[in-house]
Amino acid sequence: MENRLEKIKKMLHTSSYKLTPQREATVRVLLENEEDHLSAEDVYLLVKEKSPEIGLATVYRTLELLTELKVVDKINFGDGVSRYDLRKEGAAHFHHHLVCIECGSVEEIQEDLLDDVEAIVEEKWNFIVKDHRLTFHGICKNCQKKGKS
Amino acid sequence: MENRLEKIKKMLHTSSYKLTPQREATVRVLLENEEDHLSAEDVYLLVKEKSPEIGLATVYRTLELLTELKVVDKINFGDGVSRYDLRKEGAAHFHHHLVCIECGSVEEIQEDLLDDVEAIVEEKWNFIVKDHRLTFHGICKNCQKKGKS
DNA sequence: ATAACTGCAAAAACTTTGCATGCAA
DNA sequence: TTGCATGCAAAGTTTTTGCAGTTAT
Repeated sequence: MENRLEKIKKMLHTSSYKLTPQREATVRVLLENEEDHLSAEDVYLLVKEKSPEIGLATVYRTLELLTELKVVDKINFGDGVSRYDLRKEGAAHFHHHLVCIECGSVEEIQEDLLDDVEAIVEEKWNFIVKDHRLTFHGICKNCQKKGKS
Repeated sequence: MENRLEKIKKMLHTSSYKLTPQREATVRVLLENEEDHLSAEDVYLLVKEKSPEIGLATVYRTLELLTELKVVDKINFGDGVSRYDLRKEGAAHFHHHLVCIECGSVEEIQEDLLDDVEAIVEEKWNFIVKDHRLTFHGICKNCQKKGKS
């Protein structure tokens, strides 16, 4: 955890940005809630619990910065909000998501299932793939059980 | 074209909605610009050219309705706007997109490349896939040429 | 008549910006 | 000191909502 924070700090410095207390608090919230898919507002409220003086604009600016540095990915599941998802360590590509249309839960798939598909796209469409976004919409495990009862 | 309009009209009627002139004008714009990925505002401006009395709210309401009926898919490429994409006839699933990070162009892939991946997701994650969103980010054919020169 | 639909304007929701101030190298 | 970073409030965007009036059945 501290380890990842250090790495992010170095990445910031490399691009001549500083890890200010506000930025650190924001990153910590992201690390502590890695499983969730927090909106800017969510992050703001969580940061505020520990650092009440922080402003929403700073959170937005920090998240933008982290997106630029590819520390997080900005995603959109179709509700009007952007959500921010930490990149896993060493992940070359963005992970996939399973969004349940019943309960709204979001599960992550770390495994990269798209290698074959990307090869096809590169060859057949002459498109150099740099990254991807893949989300499945469907019924999650839990809701399947509920449906049966 | 008229054919597809008729089908959409029937779909509306089936759910006891009417194909009002405003809705028809909106659908026509979508049909005439099938290759593009229009935002609500884009659609509004195009509809306005032929039916100047229409209101933006009506366009939003129509697009929402069409989304509900799965006539169109609402997508978001990361700029702050929702875009609306007509479903191809008979397409079981939403098609894929290739977004160029250089020039911003968007190409469509009609072919469904995810059959294998979906089978894996259903089996390994116990998730019943109903639909998907797949977008590749990378360099398009044209920008590759430009880069070389 | 009645229920659905519309346009307009207002409101809401989300995000960005301007600016005076603060802080660190 | 110089330039980046912050908080606040204001402004900007995009989308939704309330409502009175209209239309089709």
